Amino acid sequence: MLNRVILIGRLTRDPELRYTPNGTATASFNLAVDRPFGDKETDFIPIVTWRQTAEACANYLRKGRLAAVEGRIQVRNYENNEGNRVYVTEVIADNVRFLERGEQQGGNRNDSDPFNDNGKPIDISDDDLPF
Amino acid sequence: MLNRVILIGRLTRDPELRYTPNGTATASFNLAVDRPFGDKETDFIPIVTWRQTAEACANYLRKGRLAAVEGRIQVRNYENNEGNRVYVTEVIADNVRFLERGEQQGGNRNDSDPFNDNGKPIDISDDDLPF
Amino acid sequence: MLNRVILIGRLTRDPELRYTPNGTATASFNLAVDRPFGDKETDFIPIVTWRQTAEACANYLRKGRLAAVEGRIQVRNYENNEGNRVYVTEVIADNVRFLERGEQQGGNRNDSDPFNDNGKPIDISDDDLPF
Amino acid sequence: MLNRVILIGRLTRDPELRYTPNGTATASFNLAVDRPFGDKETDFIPIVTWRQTAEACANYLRKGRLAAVEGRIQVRNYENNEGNRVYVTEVIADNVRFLERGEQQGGNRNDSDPFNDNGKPIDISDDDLPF
DNA sequence: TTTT
DNA sequence: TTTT
Repeated sequence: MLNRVILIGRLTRDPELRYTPNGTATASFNLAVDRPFGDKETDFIPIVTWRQTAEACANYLRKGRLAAVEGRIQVRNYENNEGNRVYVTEVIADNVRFLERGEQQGGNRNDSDPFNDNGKPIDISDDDLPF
Repeated sequence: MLNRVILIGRLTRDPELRYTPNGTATASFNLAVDRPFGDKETDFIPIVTWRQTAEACANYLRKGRLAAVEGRIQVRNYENNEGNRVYVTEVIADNVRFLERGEQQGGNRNDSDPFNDNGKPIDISDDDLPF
Repeated sequence: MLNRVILIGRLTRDPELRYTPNGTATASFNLAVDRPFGDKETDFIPIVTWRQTAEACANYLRKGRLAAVEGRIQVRNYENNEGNRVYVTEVIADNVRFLERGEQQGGNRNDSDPFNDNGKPIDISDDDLPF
Repeated sequence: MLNRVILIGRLTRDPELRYTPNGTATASFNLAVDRPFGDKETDFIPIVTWRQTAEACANYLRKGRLAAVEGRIQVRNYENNEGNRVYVTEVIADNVRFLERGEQQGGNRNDSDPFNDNGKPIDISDDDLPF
């Protein structure tokens, strides 16, 4: 009935950008969020974004960068190869804030952008998408 | 760095109250949270509470009851019997609001309380607790 | 950059529904939110909603009813008649949840609806709206 | 009953640190939070913190610095000199995250710290405190 | 000006 | 009275 999440943390990898067959962009990444204690523990929380937000994340976020994410918790489940039910919990983000600038270390930003190498859009089947 | 969740939904079962060997109370339940669309889908989100909050949940919450939960997302993982890593995502609640009164339908409340039958505290090992 | 508020409380009066000259609906009400202490204090927080949310609030919310409100804090200011600057803080709600049903006490609901008497839409000037 | 606010924005000035007669620290500052539209508008939201959080804010936050604030909305009111009731809305923060490092531009940080000049603790009366 |  |  109401489902709201706000997280601030750092990306554990570059965002992974994909497209559904009908051309909808989606980006996924994990956010490392330190627990508010002295115990140095961290939660790694999977984030999924769609459309313009997905493309902005792919363009402006990189591994290690600090970001704020606003969204809702979504739980889906499926049966794996061993016949066990597996539960997947993700935060579907509708608002992502980039809290750190890119390095801007001279030269053409796109040339030094590691995303050019491994960030090529991958077509995925709609069947993979439980939304 | 910041990790905040607010949910409103209904309990899918009575809360399960347990105690660690050193006497700390913990209560667990699932919250059914309808998605904000016309598609009639629902997320079932596991909630864990501790101490006074746990005992208050065991006393005042029942299956079907509406509650508001405030807390943080926690992700833990372990290796299962088949040697696969299993991820468990829960909301650790530090604040729970009871949004509906108990029925109060005359007679002794405890007599008509289903929790009397199955809500007996169960001792659990600290080893089971990843906190 | 990020501005999110979630409140649960009770309406101190029926919502006030108005329309801008170009026909946009807006509803306003105060939410009484008890502080989380034993001191019995309460914050009275002004809520403003727009469009379909405004009309739904006018239709389904009444004085005393429990509601959850999601939105953002907005601060506007103007100069009053004495030449002092006055600051007005409101929560602009984009999501309102009705946590209690109407009484449904037999008979035609609309006939027993106090809103029929005092809830008539009032035309207001766009100049009054600082949004 | 539930009252939660999360903000990300920039300080419009250095925090103002004060102490109550019994020695409790409190820090106040305004947070400039841009609205999520193209209209370039900004809300200036007053923040109040207490105790260790207050002292940490005084030590680590400065004008222009980006911060995340978690807390609750509080509305107090008093009668001013003209006999009008004045409403003051503030966010009482229980959690503040510093999202930008200090400059660290060589030399002793405290020497270049403008707070040394104007940040001296000021004693205030408990009567001024409506908490 | 305030709600249960 | 406002920040980048």
